[in-house]
Amino acid sequence: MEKLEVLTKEKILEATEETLKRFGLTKTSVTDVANALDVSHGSIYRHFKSKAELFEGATEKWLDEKIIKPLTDVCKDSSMVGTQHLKTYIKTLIELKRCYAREDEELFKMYAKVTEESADLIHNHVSQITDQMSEIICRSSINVDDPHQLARTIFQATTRFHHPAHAYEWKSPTINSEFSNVWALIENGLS
Amino acid sequence: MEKLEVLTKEKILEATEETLKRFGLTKTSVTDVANALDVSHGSIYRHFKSKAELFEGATEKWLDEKIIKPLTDVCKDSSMVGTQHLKTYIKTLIELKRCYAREDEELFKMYAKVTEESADLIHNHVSQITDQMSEIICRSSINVDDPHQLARTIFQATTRFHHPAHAYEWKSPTINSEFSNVWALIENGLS
DNA sequence: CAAATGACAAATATCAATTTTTGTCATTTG
DNA sequence: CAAATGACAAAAATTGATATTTGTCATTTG
Repeated sequence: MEKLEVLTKEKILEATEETLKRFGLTKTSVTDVANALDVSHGSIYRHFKSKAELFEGATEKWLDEKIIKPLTDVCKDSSMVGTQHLKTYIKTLIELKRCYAREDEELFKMYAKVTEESADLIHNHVSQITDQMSEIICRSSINVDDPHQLARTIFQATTRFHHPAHAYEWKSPTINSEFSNVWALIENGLS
Repeated sequence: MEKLEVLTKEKILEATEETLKRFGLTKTSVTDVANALDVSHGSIYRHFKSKAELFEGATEKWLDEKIIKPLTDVCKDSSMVGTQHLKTYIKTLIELKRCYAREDEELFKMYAKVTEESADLIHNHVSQITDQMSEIICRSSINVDDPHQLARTIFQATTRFHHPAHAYEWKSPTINSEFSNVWALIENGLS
């Protein structure tokens, strides 16, 4: 049997996710999360210094598990090379965001909210992605001065397809062909 | 002397702009606009069938005067050719949006709100821009199957720099160099 | 008779009273 | 003594009563 009695950040974050799914982003209070754990809400503040920080923690965990982990697999995948690998990486990023916007609505809303409010956390998330893109670029035969800058530039040129502010546009039936066109233009520019 | 007594759409839209600047987006009511014109608010509804339509009308006028008109001048400017002309066009678009986000805050807020709510109007605005881009592409030596599709693709790849949802990012000191990088990538892809 | 009015109902917004939530911290518990 | 509690003040959200705004339309006006 695990030590059920010790309250950890991880347990609080899990309870936060559950509570968000149950009550929704706007209806979830720190007290609700504490109730789900059968502790006083004061105990939460021993681990997170504000509600904002708690939600940032939950977003960080969510982004790590749902977005970064699968992307790391794509990054490590040695069966692909060059622009093909890079395209698959970006396409996976876009499809993951689109998938969770539909299928994990409340947690996606939390992520969208944190994106507007916590520049630091999102900057870090973007860095993780552009670092991996940069790695793929380095392993490729793409000739470029600054692989990391190229990664950031490609990330920015595809903003419409992965930034949560554009989630409402992802329902369009032409979205895939629009990405194809943007990618074709970028890929042309890489040679 | 003009016929001061006839109430026209144009006069209502002018009063709407003034009232928006005076009271701000959230504090402007149809009644306020009617008061500014010394008419009953019922008269407004003879010309616009709802407040939403009134604000859409005001946005259309604002976009036309502040964005489309100057862009038309750039489009017609025959002193430039090819990708240089196209770059100047997009750069002007981006600079105009950035300028009005700063200097015409309340009307820009109205435009941002309408962007979220009236897909039709924005679709039309985007079409005007991509039509002009397409014209520039046609006049250039760029070799391409479908100039209009290329225009849309370039427009989408630069979303981060002209879509109002990203206005908060335009304050960054690196925004110009970021656009330069994206443009360089696109331009490379055009050859 | 075309244009504007103003009375009206329904939908929204506002305000102040009340409740809940957030965040702190002195005290308690194991 | 480390971890959790629960009492507390301050901030924020909710509620319900009131006022404003939106939208309609029968009537008035020029």
